[in-house]
Amino acid sequence: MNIKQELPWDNPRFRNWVAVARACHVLERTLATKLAPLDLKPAQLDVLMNLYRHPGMSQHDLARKLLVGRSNITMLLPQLEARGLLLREADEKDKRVLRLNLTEAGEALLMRALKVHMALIEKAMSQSTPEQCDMIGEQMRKI
Amino acid sequence: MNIKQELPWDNPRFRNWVAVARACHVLERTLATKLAPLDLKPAQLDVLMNLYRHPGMSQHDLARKLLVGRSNITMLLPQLEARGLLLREADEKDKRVLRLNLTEAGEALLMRALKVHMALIEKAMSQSTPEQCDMIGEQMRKI
DNA sequence: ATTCATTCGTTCAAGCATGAACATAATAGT
DNA sequence: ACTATTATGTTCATGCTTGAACGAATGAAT
Repeated sequence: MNIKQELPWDNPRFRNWVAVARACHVLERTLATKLAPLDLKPAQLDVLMNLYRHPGMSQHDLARKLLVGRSNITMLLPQLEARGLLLREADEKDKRVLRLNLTEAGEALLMRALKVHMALIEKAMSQSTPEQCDMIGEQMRKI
Repeated sequence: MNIKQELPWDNPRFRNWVAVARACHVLERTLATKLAPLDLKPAQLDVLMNLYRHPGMSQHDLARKLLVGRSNITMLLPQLEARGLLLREADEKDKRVLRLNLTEAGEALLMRALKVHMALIEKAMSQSTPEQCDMIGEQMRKI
Protein backbone atom coordinates (compact mmCIF):
# COMPACT_ATOMS: atom_id res chain seq x y z
CA MET A 1 0.00 0.00 0.00
CA ASN A 2 3.03 2.28 0.13
CA ILE A 3 2.33 2.85 -3.51
CA LYS A 4 0.04 5.63 -2.37
CA GLN A 5 2.77 7.31 -0.43
CA GLU A 6 4.85 7.67 -3.54
CA LEU A 7 2.16 9.28 -5.63
CA PRO A 8 3.76 12.20 -7.39
CA TRP A 9 0.98 14.75 -7.09
CA ASP A 10 2.23 15.45 -3.60
CA ASN A 11 5.83 15.89 -4.72
CA PRO A 12 6.59 19.60 -5.14
CA ARG A 13 9.13 19.00 -7.87
CA PHE A 14 6.65 17.02 -9.88
CA ARG A 15 3.88 19.55 -9.56
CA ASN A 16 6.22 22.40 -10.35
CA TRP A 17 7.57 20.74 -13.45
CA VAL A 18 4.06 20.07 -14.67
CA ALA A 19 3.41 23.77 -14.31
CA VAL A 20 6.49 24.53 -16.37
CA ALA A 21 5.45 22.14 -19.10
CA ARG A 22 1.95 23.56 -19.26
CA ALA A 23 3.22 27.12 -19.42
CA CYS A 24 5.53 26.15 -22.27
CA HIS A 25 2.72 24.48 -24.13
CA VAL A 26 0.40 27.44 -23.77
CA LEU A 27 3.00 29.97 -24.81
CA GLU A 28 4.03 27.91 -27.80
CA ARG A 29 0.49 27.73 -29.08
CA THR A 30 -0.16 31.39 -28.40
CA LEU A 31 2.95 32.29 -30.31
CA ALA A 32 1.77 30.19 -33.24
CA THR A 33 -1.50 32.10 -33.51
CA LYS A 34 0.15 35.50 -33.04
CA LEU A 35 2.63 34.62 -35.75
CA ALA A 36 -0.02 33.46 -38.19
CA PRO A 37 -0.50 36.92 -39.80
CA LEU A 38 3.16 36.81 -40.83
CA ASP A 39 2.69 33.31 -42.26
CA LEU A 40 5.37 32.00 -39.93
CA LYS A 41 5.42 28.97 -37.65
CA PRO A 42 7.40 28.96 -34.40
CA ALA A 43 9.82 26.42 -35.86
CA GLN A 44 10.47 28.69 -38.84
CA LEU A 45 11.07 31.64 -36.54
CA ASP A 46 13.64 29.58 -34.67
CA VAL A 47 15.41 28.97 -37.96
CA LEU A 48 15.51 32.65 -38.85
CA MET A 49 16.73 33.61 -35.40
CA ASN A 50 19.58 31.16 -35.46
CA LEU A 51 20.63 32.10 -38.98
CA TYR A 52 20.67 35.76 -37.99
CA ARG A 53 22.96 35.08 -35.08
CA HIS A 54 25.14 32.55 -36.87
CA PRO A 55 25.38 33.41 -40.57
CA GLY A 56 26.86 30.73 -42.80
CA MET A 57 25.67 27.92 -40.59
CA SER A 58 25.44 24.43 -42.04
CA GLN A 59 22.19 22.50 -41.93
CA HIS A 60 23.71 20.00 -39.56
CA ASP A 61 24.71 22.66 -37.07
CA LEU A 62 21.32 24.27 -37.36
CA ALA A 63 19.60 20.99 -36.58
CA ARG A 64 21.73 20.53 -33.47
CA LYS A 65 21.03 24.06 -32.31
CA LEU A 66 17.31 23.53 -32.68
CA LEU A 67 17.41 20.05 -31.12
CA VAL A 68 15.65 18.48 -34.09
CA GLY A 69 16.58 15.87 -36.67
CA ARG A 70 18.49 16.76 -39.80
CA SER A 71 15.65 15.60 -41.98
CA ASN A 72 13.44 18.13 -40.29
CA ILE A 73 15.68 20.92 -41.53
CA THR A 74 15.64 19.50 -45.02
CA MET A 75 11.86 19.62 -45.03
CA LEU A 76 11.72 23.09 -43.50
CA LEU A 77 14.24 25.07 -45.52
CA PRO A 78 12.89 24.80 -49.09
CA GLN A 79 9.72 26.62 -48.05
CA LEU A 80 11.70 29.51 -46.63
CA GLU A 81 14.10 29.51 -49.55
CA ALA A 82 11.22 29.63 -52.04
CA ARG A 83 9.88 32.70 -50.20
CA GLY A 84 13.24 34.39 -50.66
CA LEU A 85 13.97 34.55 -46.96
CA LEU A 86 17.29 32.71 -47.06
CA LEU A 87 19.97 31.37 -49.39
CA ARG A 88 21.56 27.95 -49.51
CA GLU A 89 24.98 28.02 -51.12
CA ALA A 90 27.35 25.10 -51.50
CA ASP A 91 30.57 25.41 -49.54
CA GLU A 92 33.73 25.72 -51.64
CA LYS A 93 35.94 23.60 -49.45
CA ASP A 94 33.47 20.90 -48.51
CA LYS A 95 31.00 20.14 -51.24
CA ARG A 96 28.75 18.30 -48.83
CA VAL A 97 27.70 21.23 -46.70
CA LEU A 98 25.26 23.98 -47.62
CA ARG A 99 25.97 27.39 -46.09
CA LEU A 100 22.82 29.17 -44.93
CA ASN A 101 22.36 32.94 -44.94
CA LEU A 102 19.40 35.24 -44.49
CA THR A 103 18.39 37.57 -47.28
CA GLU A 104 17.29 41.16 -46.75
CA ALA A 105 13.70 40.01 -46.85
CA GLY A 106 14.51 37.31 -44.32
CA GLU A 107 15.98 39.79 -41.88
CA ALA A 108 13.08 42.16 -42.35
CA LEU A 109 10.53 39.45 -41.64
CA LEU A 110 12.57 38.27 -38.67
CA MET A 111 12.48 41.74 -37.13
CA ARG A 112 8.74 41.92 -37.47
CA ALA A 113 8.33 38.47 -35.99
CA LEU A 114 10.65 39.28 -33.11
CA LYS A 115 8.45 42.19 -32.09
CA VAL A 116 5.56 39.78 -31.75
CA HIS A 117 7.64 37.21 -29.92
CA MET A 118 9.11 39.76 -27.54
CA ALA A 119 5.74 41.25 -26.70
CA LEU A 120 4.37 37.83 -25.85
CA ILE A 121 7.30 36.90 -23.63
CA GLU A 122 7.25 40.26 -21.91
CA LYS A 123 3.63 39.75 -21.02
CA ALA A 124 4.20 36.22 -19.78
CA MET A 125 7.26 37.05 -17.70
CA SER A 126 5.96 40.36 -16.41
CA GLN A 127 4.71 38.49 -13.35
CA SER A 128 8.26 37.80 -12.27
CA THR A 129 10.85 40.14 -10.92
CA PRO A 130 14.08 40.29 -12.92
CA GLU A 131 15.85 38.37 -10.19
CA GLN A 132 13.28 35.60 -10.25
CA CYS A 133 13.43 35.53 -14.01
CA ASP A 134 17.20 35.24 -14.08
CA MET A 135 17.08 32.49 -11.51
CA ILE A 136 14.62 30.49 -13.59
CA GLY A 137 16.80 30.84 -16.66
CA GLU A 138 19.81 29.77 -14.66
CA GLN A 139 18.14 26.63 -13.38
CA MET A 140 16.83 25.70 -16.80
CA ARG A 141 20.21 25.97 -18.43
CA LYS A 142 21.51 23.40 -15.98
CA ILE A 143 19.15 20.78 -17.29
CA MET B 1 19.31 51.85 -36.55
CA ASN B 2 17.53 51.58 -33.24
CA ILE B 3 16.41 48.23 -34.50
CA LYS B 4 19.67 46.91 -33.15
CA GLN B 5 19.00 48.25 -29.69
CA GLU B 6 15.84 46.24 -29.46
CA LEU B 7 17.40 42.95 -30.40
CA PRO B 8 16.06 40.40 -27.95
CA TRP B 9 19.22 38.40 -27.34
CA ASP B 10 20.19 41.07 -24.84
CA ASN B 11 16.87 40.99 -23.06
CA PRO B 12 17.13 38.79 -19.98
CA ARG B 13 13.51 37.78 -20.11
CA PHE B 14 13.87 36.60 -23.68
CA ARG B 15 17.02 34.60 -23.03
CA ASN B 16 15.56 33.07 -19.92
CA TRP B 17 12.40 32.00 -21.64
CA VAL B 18 14.38 30.41 -24.43
CA ALA B 19 16.18 28.42 -21.75
CA VAL B 20 12.86 27.29 -20.34
CA ALA B 21 11.58 26.23 -23.73
CA ARG B 22 14.74 24.28 -24.50
CA ALA B 23 14.67 22.53 -21.16
CA CYS B 24 11.06 21.56 -21.76
CA HIS B 25 11.87 20.23 -25.19
CA VAL B 26 14.79 18.16 -23.97
CA LEU B 27 12.89 16.70 -21.05
CA GLU B 28 9.91 15.84 -23.22
CA ARG B 29 12.07 13.91 -25.64
CA THR B 30 14.00 12.20 -22.87
CA LEU B 31 10.77 11.11 -21.30
CA ALA B 32 9.61 9.68 -24.61
CA THR B 33 12.66 7.45 -24.91
CA LYS B 34 12.56 6.39 -21.25
CA LEU B 35 8.89 5.50 -21.66
CA ALA B 36 9.45 3.48 -24.82
CA PRO B 37 10.02 0.17 -22.98
CA LEU B 38 6.51 0.50 -21.56
CA ASP B 39 5.14 1.23 -25.05
CA LEU B 40 3.78 4.54 -23.82
CA LYS B 41 4.05 8.02 -25.29
CA PRO B 42 4.11 11.11 -23.09
CA ALA B 43 0.68 12.12 -24.35
CA GLN B 44 -0.71 8.73 -23.37
CA LEU B 45 0.84 9.03 -19.93
CA ASP B 46 -0.87 12.38 -19.52
CA VAL B 47 -4.17 10.69 -20.30
CA LEU B 48 -3.64 7.97 -17.72
CA MET B 49 -2.56 10.48 -15.10
CA ASN B 50 -5.63 12.63 -15.56
CA LEU B 51 -8.00 9.68 -15.59
CA TYR B 52 -6.47 8.41 -12.36
CA ARG B 53 -7.03 11.71 -10.65
CA HIS B 54 -10.44 12.39 -12.15
CA PRO B 55 -12.30 9.10 -12.73
CA GLY B 56 -15.40 9.31 -14.88
CA MET B 57 -14.12 12.27 -16.85
CA SER B 58 -15.69 13.03 -20.21
CA GLN B 59 -13.56 13.22 -23.33
CA HIS B 60 -14.28 16.91 -23.62
CA ASP B 61 -13.05 17.66 -20.12
CA LEU B 62 -9.99 15.53 -20.70
CA ALA B 63 -9.14 17.47 -23.83
CA ARG B 64 -9.40 20.76 -21.97
CA LYS B 65 -7.21 19.47 -19.15
CA LEU B 66 -4.55 18.38 -21.62
CA LEU B 67 -4.81 21.57 -23.67
CA VAL B 68 -5.38 19.64 -26.89
CA GLY B 69 -8.21 19.39 -29.39
CA ARG B 70 -11.11 17.03 -28.90
CA SER B 71 -10.26 15.15 -32.04
CA ASN B 72 -6.88 14.37 -30.58
CA ILE B 73 -8.56 12.53 -27.72
CA THR B 74 -10.73 10.62 -30.14
CA MET B 75 -7.64 9.42 -31.99
CA LEU B 76 -5.75 8.62 -28.79
CA LEU B 77 -8.25 6.68 -26.71
CA PRO B 78 -9.07 3.69 -28.92
CA GLN B 79 -5.44 2.53 -28.76
CA LEU B 80 -5.48 2.60 -24.97
CA GLU B 81 -8.93 1.03 -24.82
CA ALA B 82 -7.83 -1.80 -27.11
CA ARG B 83 -4.94 -2.50 -24.75
CA GLY B 84 -7.39 -2.80 -21.89
CA LEU B 85 -6.04 0.20 -20.03
CA LEU B 86 -9.29 2.11 -19.80
CA LEU B 87 -13.05 1.85 -20.32
CA ARG B 88 -15.38 4.14 -22.21
CA GLU B 89 -18.96 3.87 -20.99
CA ALA B 90 -21.91 5.90 -22.19
CA ASP B 91 -23.40 8.20 -19.61
CA GLU B 92 -26.96 7.33 -18.54
CA LYS B 93 -28.24 10.87 -18.26
CA ASP B 94 -26.55 12.39 -21.29
CA LYS B 95 -26.19 9.97 -24.15
CA ARG B 96 -23.62 12.20 -25.83
CA VAL B 97 -20.84 11.89 -23.29
CA LEU B 98 -18.55 8.93 -22.70
CA ARG B 99 -17.36 8.42 -19.14
CA LEU B 100 -13.71 7.37 -18.92
CA ASN B 101 -12.25 5.12 -16.25
CA LEU B 102 -8.96 3.31 -15.80
CA THR B 103 -8.90 -0.46 -15.53
CA GLU B 104 -6.71 -2.39 -13.12
CA ALA B 105 -4.18 -2.86 -15.90
CA GLY B 106 -4.31 0.85 -16.64
CA GLU B 107 -3.54 1.77 -13.06
CA ALA B 108 -0.75 -0.78 -12.87
CA LEU B 109 0.90 0.55 -16.01
CA LEU B 110 0.44 4.10 -14.80
CA MET B 111 2.30 3.33 -11.59
CA ARG B 112 5.21 1.86 -13.48
CA ALA B 113 5.31 4.84 -15.83
CA LEU B 114 5.14 7.28 -12.96
CA LYS B 115 8.28 5.78 -11.45
CA VAL B 116 10.10 6.56 -14.69
CA HIS B 117 8.62 10.03 -14.93
CA MET B 118 9.40 10.87 -11.33
CA ALA B 119 12.99 9.70 -11.58
CA LEU B 120 13.54 11.88 -14.62
CA ILE B 121 12.05 14.96 -13.02
CA GLU B 122 13.96 14.38 -9.81
CA LYS B 123 17.18 14.30 -11.75
CA ALA B 124 16.34 17.40 -13.73
CA MET B 125 15.20 19.44 -10.76
CA SER B 126 17.88 18.21 -8.38
CA GLN B 127 19.93 21.24 -9.35
CA SER B 128 17.44 23.53 -7.65
CA THR B 129 16.72 24.03 -4.01
CA PRO B 130 13.14 23.34 -2.96
CA GLU B 131 12.59 27.06 -2.53
CA GLN B 132 13.79 27.80 -6.03
CA CYS B 133 11.70 24.97 -7.38
CA ASP B 134 8.55 26.21 -5.68
CA MET B 135 9.18 29.70 -6.95
CA ILE B 136 9.49 28.47 -10.52
CA GLY B 137 6.25 26.56 -10.24
CA GLU B 138 4.57 29.59 -8.76
CA GLN B 139 5.65 31.85 -11.59
CA MET B 140 4.65 29.36 -14.27
CA ARG B 141 1.17 28.94 -12.89
CA LYS B 142 0.64 32.65 -13.29
CA ILE B 143 1.07 32.42 -17.04
C1' DA C 1 -44.53 21.42 -29.60
C1' DT C 2 -41.32 23.13 -32.61
C1' DT C 3 -37.56 25.43 -34.05
C1' DC C 4 -32.82 27.18 -32.89
C1' DA C 5 -28.57 27.01 -30.85
C1' DT C 6 -25.17 24.50 -28.23
C1' DT C 7 -22.48 20.57 -26.87
C1' DC C 8 -20.12 16.04 -27.44
C1' DG C 9 -17.84 12.91 -30.06
C1' DT C 10 -16.24 11.38 -34.75
C1' DT C 11 -14.20 11.62 -39.36
C1' DC C 12 -11.16 13.39 -42.67
C1' DA C 13 -7.41 15.89 -45.01
C1' DA C 14 -3.46 18.55 -44.17
C1' DG C 15 0.91 19.87 -42.00
C1' DC C 16 5.04 18.57 -39.03
C1' DA C 17 8.48 15.83 -36.86
C1' DT C 18 10.83 11.53 -36.60
C1' DG C 19 13.96 7.66 -37.71
C1' DA C 20 15.75 4.51 -41.01
C1' DA C 21 17.83 3.87 -45.39
C1' DC C 22 20.28 5.99 -48.97
C1' DA C 23 23.74 8.75 -52.06
C1' DT C 24 27.52 11.61 -52.17
C1' DA C 25 31.70 13.65 -50.39
C1' DA C 26 35.56 13.83 -47.25
C1' DT C 27 38.97 11.60 -44.20
C1' DA C 28 41.89 8.03 -42.14
C1' DG C 29 44.59 3.73 -42.28
C1' DT C 30 47.25 0.77 -44.63
C1' DA D 1 46.63 4.45 -54.38
C1' DC D 2 42.80 1.89 -52.14
C1' DT D 3 39.69 0.60 -48.99
C1' DA D 4 36.97 1.64 -44.81
C1' DT D 5 34.92 4.82 -41.93
C1' DT D 6 32.63 8.94 -41.07
C1' DA D 7 29.82 13.17 -42.16
C1' DT D 8 26.24 15.88 -44.75
C1' DG D 9 22.05 16.20 -46.82
C1' DT D 10 17.96 13.86 -48.99
C1' DT D 11 14.03 10.68 -49.43
C1' DC D 12 10.46 8.00 -47.69
C1' DA D 13 7.02 5.77 -44.62
C1' DT D 14 5.02 6.39 -40.18
C1' DG D 15 2.69 8.59 -36.46
C1' DC D 16 0.98 12.71 -34.00
C1' DT D 17 -1.72 16.97 -33.85
C1' DT D 18 -4.70 20.17 -35.68
C1' DG D 19 -8.86 22.42 -37.58
C1' DA D 20 -12.97 22.17 -40.22
C1' DA D 21 -17.12 19.74 -41.29
C1' DC D 22 -20.39 16.47 -39.74
C1' DG D 23 -24.18 13.72 -37.00
C1' DA D 24 -26.43 13.01 -32.88
C1' DA D 25 -28.21 14.50 -28.42
C1' DT D 26 -29.48 18.15 -25.32
C1' DG D 27 -31.35 22.48 -23.86
C1' DA D 28 -33.60 27.03 -24.63
C1' DA D 29 -37.05 30.20 -26.69
C1' DT D 30 -41.16 31.06 -28.27
